[in-house]
Amino acid sequence: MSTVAHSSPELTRNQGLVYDALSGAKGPLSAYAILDGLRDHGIRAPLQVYRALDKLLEMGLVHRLESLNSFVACKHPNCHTRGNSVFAICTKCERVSELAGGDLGGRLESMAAEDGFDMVAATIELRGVCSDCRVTSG
Amino acid sequence: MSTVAHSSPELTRNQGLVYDALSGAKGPLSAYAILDGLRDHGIRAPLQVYRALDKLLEMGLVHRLESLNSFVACKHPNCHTRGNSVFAICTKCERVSELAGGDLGGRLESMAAEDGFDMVAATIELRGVCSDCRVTSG
DNA sequence: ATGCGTTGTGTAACAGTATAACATGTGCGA
DNA sequence: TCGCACATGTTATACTGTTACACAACGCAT
Repeated sequence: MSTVAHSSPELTRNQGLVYDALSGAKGPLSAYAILDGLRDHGIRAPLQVYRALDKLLEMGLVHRLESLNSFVACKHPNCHTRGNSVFAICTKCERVSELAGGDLGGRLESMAAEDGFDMVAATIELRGVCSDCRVTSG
Repeated sequence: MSTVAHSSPELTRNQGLVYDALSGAKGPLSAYAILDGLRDHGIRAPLQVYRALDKLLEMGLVHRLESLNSFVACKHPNCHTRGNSVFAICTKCERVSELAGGDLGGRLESMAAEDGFDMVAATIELRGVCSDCRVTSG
């Protein structure tokens, strides 16, 4: 975690630290988990983390998992599915995978349009059991 | 708000109060907003609200909006689309409508199954601008 | 009716998540 | 140099949710 490797153009120091923390993590991290992990790097206050996260979210480098109050680095290099990803959250191992949404965004958009709703972004989070855990538990 | 009318079989006192508060509200309410609204009815602590909400969520009478940390009463009498509703959240007027999901749950389930993920519930929350606000502002 | 488990309730304290307000620093163009 | 935009640092506070413990009400088997 000390060898920094920004996979992106021009992140600031704090943004880079936060992004690297998320990239290196096995699963989603809460803002305060990030904070704890970065105390040795000069990050001392929640706001430092939240500000970095805001920018990273804007850039599409990071996604927010609303149902977990936590964050993950986007796997897709230069992801621009901002606000359209589908996350599968395993309730056993807590791991999260980002599914290929396919046409889903479009379908939702037209479904919403039928009700006169002009969709800008979608939060889609599935809960269930991943293949690993299904095997393990029986 | 003082004339109580449980629209459901056998809610306890607190559950009824919380359900009525949500039913009567124009939009989603946070747990603490519910708490504030019910102080005159003997509700004094967050836990009283959260416990009632837990039961109401189980019964499918109430839905949780993850991206707003708040709750709405389900419009469908005896809704059993538990964990499968589609919510459209207007970012201008903050109002929320529950869309008819159609086959969406099934599609998500099979999409997830392709990745070996056994889906149990889905959170789907759209952000955008409702028809009223689009007219008003544009 | 007594005993006992289950469920709902009441209260206080606390843990976790997020933002407001204010001050400082740094780079860059007019 | 001045002023602006942006990133940063710090403190305090607000909002959201849970733990732990105690008590009350009900059903039900004995």
